[in-house]
Amino acid sequence: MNAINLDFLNDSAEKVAPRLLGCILERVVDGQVMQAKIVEVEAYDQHDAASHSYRGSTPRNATMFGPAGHLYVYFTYGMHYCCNVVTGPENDGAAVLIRAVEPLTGTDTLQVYRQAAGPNLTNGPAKLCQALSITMDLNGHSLLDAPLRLLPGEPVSTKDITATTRIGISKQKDALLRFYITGNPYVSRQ
DNA sequence: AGCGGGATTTTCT
DNA sequence: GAAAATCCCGCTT
Repeated sequence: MNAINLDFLNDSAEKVAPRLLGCILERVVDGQVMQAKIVEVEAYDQHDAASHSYRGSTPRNATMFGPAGHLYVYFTYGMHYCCNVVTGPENDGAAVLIRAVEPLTGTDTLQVYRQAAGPNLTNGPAKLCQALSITMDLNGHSLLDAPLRLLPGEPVSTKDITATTRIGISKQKDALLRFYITGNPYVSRQ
């Protein structure tokens, strides 16, 4: 039993987001295994003016309207990729943005794709996609399958989770939909 | 430590 | 035409 049971993703993004903290992303490229713990996330859904899904399904955000447990990858600012875990009932247009991870194994492989050391390797949504070699060809990929899987991790106590406002948006600025593991050095901003 | 510009795609006005 | 779920570099305090 390696694969995680992804049933817990079939709930609203706001509820799923804190539950993803502590879970592990396993990425395999050219036989090299990389594992990283999720330490920071943000929730988005269709009723949120800051969400890509706010104005309905488009070719770009179609994955958000697909089944939970798939990966929504988007390209932004002309040079960066960011990845989300799709949540909620199908057609809900909800997802959780992975904002930061902590490398556990295969750090040398991460550094093949992103030349940086310490927290700077994976402490931002575009940084971790670069380090894990995540691009558009993984858009719509199921996290139950290789080469990118979601695995169970050490449970994170709710008292170690901080809920705060999201980063880099101009609408719905006050919503407390960003969650991180308090004190973790890989969090992009405490 | 903090501000500002550049890179350059998808989407909406 | 402009803004966007970002990051990096160079310049100024």
